[in-house]
Amino acid sequence: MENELIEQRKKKLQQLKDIGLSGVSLFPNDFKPIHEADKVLTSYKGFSEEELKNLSKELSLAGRVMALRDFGKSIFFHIKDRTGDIQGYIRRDIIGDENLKFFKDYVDIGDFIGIKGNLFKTKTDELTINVKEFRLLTKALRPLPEKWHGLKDVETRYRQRYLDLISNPEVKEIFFKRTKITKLIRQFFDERGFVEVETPILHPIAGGAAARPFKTYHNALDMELFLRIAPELYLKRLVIGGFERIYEIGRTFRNEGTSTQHNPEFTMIELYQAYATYEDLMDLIEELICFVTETILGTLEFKYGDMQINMTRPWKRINIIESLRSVVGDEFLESDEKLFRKADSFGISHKGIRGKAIVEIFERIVGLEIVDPTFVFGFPFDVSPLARRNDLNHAITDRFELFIAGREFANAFSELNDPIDQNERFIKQVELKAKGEEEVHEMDEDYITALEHGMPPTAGAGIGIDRLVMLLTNSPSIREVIFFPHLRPE
RNA sequence: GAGCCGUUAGCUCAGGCUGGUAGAGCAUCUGCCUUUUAAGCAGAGGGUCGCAGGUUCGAGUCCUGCACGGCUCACCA
Repeated sequence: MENELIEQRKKKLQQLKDIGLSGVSLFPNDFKPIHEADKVLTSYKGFSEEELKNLSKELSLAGRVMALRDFGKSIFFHIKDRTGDIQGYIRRDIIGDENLKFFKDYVDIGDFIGIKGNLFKTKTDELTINVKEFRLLTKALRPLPEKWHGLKDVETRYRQRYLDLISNPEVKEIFFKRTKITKLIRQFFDERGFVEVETPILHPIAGGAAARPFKTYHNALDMELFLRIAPELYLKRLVIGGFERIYEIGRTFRNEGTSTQHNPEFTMIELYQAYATYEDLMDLIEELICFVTETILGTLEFKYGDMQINMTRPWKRINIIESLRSVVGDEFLESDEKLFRKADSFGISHKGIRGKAIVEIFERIVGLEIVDPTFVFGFPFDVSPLARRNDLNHAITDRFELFIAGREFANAFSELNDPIDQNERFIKQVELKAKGEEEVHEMDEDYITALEHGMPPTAGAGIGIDRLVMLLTNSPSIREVIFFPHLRPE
């Protein structure tokens, strides 16, 4: 048996049916609101009582009832539409005895109603609709969370996000900002001649990154498929096809644990620009993120948690090896044994890969301490199988990552466009896999064939959108910027 | 996967250390109230205290296991 509150509301719905407003639906859809709460409030903000009285215009709004204050012969209430909240006022001498009784008997907090009436100002100067007509549009059978404290329980907030959105206005703001951010990113690249494209999410080979994929199956083709772990290799095929400036914003899937910074499906943008180098992309990304930040926040200096972030350009650019030398000395770089011993002391699973040990040590010692945006370059060759080798130093690649607030936000490099080199690097990855290394890049012969047709010199980057949204909305967890984060079933 | 914390009414929370059969505010219901806005006043109903065991005469409280969630760590972006 459901609880009393639901029973009561179901009973009201049944009674409405029994009243038998013949031919009238209990869930009507023919009420068309003409006005919006927020617009009404701003347009008539400065009007005096007298001026409002002289307006002959009748307003028509619809929304969810958020609060009710019953005075016997009159009722105050608030409704919420997509733009905001507005107060309504119902009095017996205007609406009549029967209508007032109907409202009292059948309209509950949480229901949707449509109202028509004129504006007036209350004693406390609140613009209010003096209701002449109202209609019950949708009866809610379950009560809303508490009006004052809102909904706090994190689990309920995520599982029933609609309740979170109804009762916690700041949550809605975060998601409005999220939309705005992706729009700004699109605007930025569109203005620079980039073309937005869509590439497959179902991949026969999960390439473009080293991560465990989700597996799925195509019945008609009788084949195993993977949800993409990166769009990279398809986007580069498009560069080969002549799309010299492209980007894709979309969902990517990695079969790994969740945390405050990881969701199994997340959104990133990948972009590719022919005839550019990774250094050009540093400038571009700097410009992009400053543009987005300034438009969203109106400033380049802001707080994220306890951290004060300053995005003023130019951003710092540091070399991984050099930054480690200056912090821990260069002793550990003398030999593999010393390097691996150092990595072991941090509990790093380097699996005997030099580059991996170096990068992981960097992230723990230097990366975590980075606050203001910093480009980190000099990525070792052996952990960058898709990146172009540096012309002067063959141990590293022309690759960088962007760190802000101790986290990685972007990964970019000059693309490897030598098909023979790429083939050898894939073969090395396959050898690593044979040795038991799980997260390696897969061999993709079709991609090699594409490269053999010639890819212009190109640089590409990937930027985590969720993390950017976290940063710009001061959200401590990725779950706060994803409507429905993954949780275990109840 | 490991450690720590949490789970009590529809919602927000007390109670738990020191065991004696569950409380507040909001919401709901009844009555009064025609400018309130966390409306007010008077009254009422509402709980397998996350689940399963154990200890005990007696468990919301103590113990064990499990589930779900949060945080930290590990892996990753």
